[in-house]
Amino acid sequence: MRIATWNVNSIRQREQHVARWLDRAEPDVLLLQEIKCESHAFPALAYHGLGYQAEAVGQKAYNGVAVLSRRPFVCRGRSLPGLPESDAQARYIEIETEGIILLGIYLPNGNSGGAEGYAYKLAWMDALASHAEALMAEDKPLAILGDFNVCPTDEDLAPGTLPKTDALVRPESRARFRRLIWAGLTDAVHAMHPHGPVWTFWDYQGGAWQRDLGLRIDHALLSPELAERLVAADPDRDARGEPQPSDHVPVVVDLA
DNA sequence: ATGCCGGGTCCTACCCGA
Repeated sequence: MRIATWNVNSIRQREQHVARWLDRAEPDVLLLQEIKCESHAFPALAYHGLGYQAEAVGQKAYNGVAVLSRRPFVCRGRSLPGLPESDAQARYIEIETEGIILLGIYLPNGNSGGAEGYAYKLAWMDALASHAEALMAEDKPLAILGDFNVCPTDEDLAPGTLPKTDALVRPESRARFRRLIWAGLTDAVHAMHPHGPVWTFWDYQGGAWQRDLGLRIDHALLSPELAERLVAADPDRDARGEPQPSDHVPVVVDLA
């Protein structure tokens, strides 16, 4: 079984990139982030011919997540439990397929909006960890994939790319990422590439791609049963070299 | 420490991303 995650930075700009990638990589499930459109505007029909059904959780202009799956699935949730009712940001989708619960997340960046913006990121991570712990207690196979907007350690960013104060590397962000690991989840890419470096994002600016100055912020976390089945976990760097690419590449996880 | 790039939108200057 092949599961993947990809922050596409606008599905309208990347509709054909995704179609080509599905055709090439043949994932069973692809979780998308930053579709940047409302749910009804997601181009589901463009992927039906390739055998994929879509479910989108969108909003105008910002954020937005979606699922493309060629296996039957049910949508279990369209917002992260534990956040205030007033929170309307489209950052979460939860499905079940083949007995596996899959969470697709677009975690807040945390650098905009000052102290309030960073507090929102941490609250979001607290709610995610609480929900993950509850799901783990049910003993069902669980995977959390998406753009976490966290470099878990200093090995997960090219030297000099971010200041120490950046929300992606601050201790509070990293502590909350570790809470997910302590809950029993395995960081799939790290498990397969413990000595790195491995990047999933390169900034559009400053020739970051050409200089290979990237970050590892897109992750796949697996519950123990799925971690036992892990055979490969890799970013698809080829996607970053295409014309008009997203600044993120797909992260692909293969399970036996 | 940043917004040079690249997306978005009350269409055009400004917000947001990492």
